[in-house]
This record gives sequence, C-alpha cells and structure tokens, in this order.
Amino acid sequence: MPRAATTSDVFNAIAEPCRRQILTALGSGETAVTALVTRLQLPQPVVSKHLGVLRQVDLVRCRSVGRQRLYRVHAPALQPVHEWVSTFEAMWNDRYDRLDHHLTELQSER
Amino acid sequence: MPRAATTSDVFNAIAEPCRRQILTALGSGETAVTALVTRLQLPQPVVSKHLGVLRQVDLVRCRSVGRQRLYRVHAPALQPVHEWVSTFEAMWNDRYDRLDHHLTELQSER
DNA sequence: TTGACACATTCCGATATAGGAATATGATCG
DNA sequence: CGATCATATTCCTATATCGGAATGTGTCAA
Repeated sequence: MPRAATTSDVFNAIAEPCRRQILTALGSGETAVTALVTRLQLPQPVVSKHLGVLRQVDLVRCRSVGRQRLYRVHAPALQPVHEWVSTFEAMWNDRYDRLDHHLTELQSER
Repeated sequence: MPRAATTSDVFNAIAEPCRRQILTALGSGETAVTALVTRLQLPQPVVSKHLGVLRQVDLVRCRSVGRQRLYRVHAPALQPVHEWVSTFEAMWNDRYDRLDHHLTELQSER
C-alpha cells in the first residue's frame, strides 16, 4: 500500500519538488499557467496536473481572466505544516546539539 | 515515475503520517523501538522500517543500550522545512486573506 | 550453549503516483 | 463560424513505496 492520498494531505502535496517549485514561483504573485511553464521549464500538462493537486489541498487558488487562469498561493493551507514543524523548533539549538553529541558518545564508549 | 526518493528528501520523509507520529512520539525523549510499537499500536517491522527511513534523512539518531536501541529526534534536519514554509508565513495574515477574497470576487464579477 | 528477547531485513503483492503523448475543453479573435 | 491560444484531462506505463509475513542478527540470561 502506498502512502496516504497526495490529494488530501498538505504534507504529501509539498513532498513533490516540482510542486514546491511552483509554490515558490507563485510567491511572487499571481501567475498564469504558461508563465509557470516557461519559468520552470516543464511541460504544460505536468504543470497543470501539479496545479490540480495543489488546488485540491487548497494550497493554490485561481481565477479566470480571459483565456488565462491566474494562480496564486493560498498560504493558510501551509499553517498545519508550520505548526507541526515548530513543535520541534526548540530542539535545534546548541543545547540540544550538545545533548546529541553526548548521547552519541555514550554509545561508542560501550 | 513516482516522486523523488523518500530516503533522501526530508519533505518526503515527513509526508508519511506514521512517520510524523513516530517523530511526535520521540519528541518526549529517547525511546526504544518496542515502546514505540506499543504506544503507536503498529507492527514492529513497520516501525523499524519507518525508523530506517527517518535515519537515512537524519531525522532520528539512535544508540544501542543492551539489546535495545534508543531512538531520539534529530531536529536540525527539520530546519530546511521550517525555512521553506516560513517563506510563506507573511502570507497567512488578515491582509492576505482580504486580498484573496478580493481576487476571488474579481472572478465572479466577470 | 540454548533459549528468549529486541530489533532489522528480506521478499512479496497491491496500489499511488509521476510524467509522456495525445486529446478535449473553453475562450477569444478575425 | 473557424482558427488559434490557454489550459485541463485522459490514457498509458514505469516505478516507489507501503504493509504483511517470515526470517535474520545480535544480545543477554540461565
């Protein structure tokens, strides 16, 4: 069994490098699909499909203008990720590093 | 082609719910594999395999004590995720929400 | 040394998913 | 209306990855 559905889990959606690239690119503001295609040097169907996934987890939203579709980041969807990661934030300071070293040394002494 | 190797990408490693559970459980301190197994109600081989993945991306480290293996979180490996997500942090405040609403309305007016 | 315990690894089958190619949809313009 | 541009969708195949079952490895204890 593969992992939980990409299309329903934000963590899973941003696990794909291309999708992160797309989000980063959209960080600079509303962008049309073709613009993304040229900027990221990816085939158009690939970009559209990734955008589809990002839309399903509400990481991007879009509006139609003429025949273009302008996509933008919907950042609040990233908040759960930020919160979860922040849980561990207190652990990447020097005190924890020293603890880590200490524990590692405990092993080699054996 | 499936996505980039789980075993080399932190984003991918934390895309799996079980692995997030494991990390969260390890947040309370060094833990043996059996303890994780009983706490998370998962088969032992499953836990061991997830720990293997987490080890490969350096999200956990372990030391041997007797016949046990004590695992601990190595939080610095999460920093890239935190940094990437933080890039968008400024976008999930009220100002951006209002902008979002505004852009959404622009569409329906058409 | 033998057995019990703690954990890791291998083999397996089922299933998602990524990307390519081709095609479909939808809007605009002449 | 027909052509063209912008984007989405479908069909396809290759490949990771997950979990289960069984087995392997290493350590301790009697």
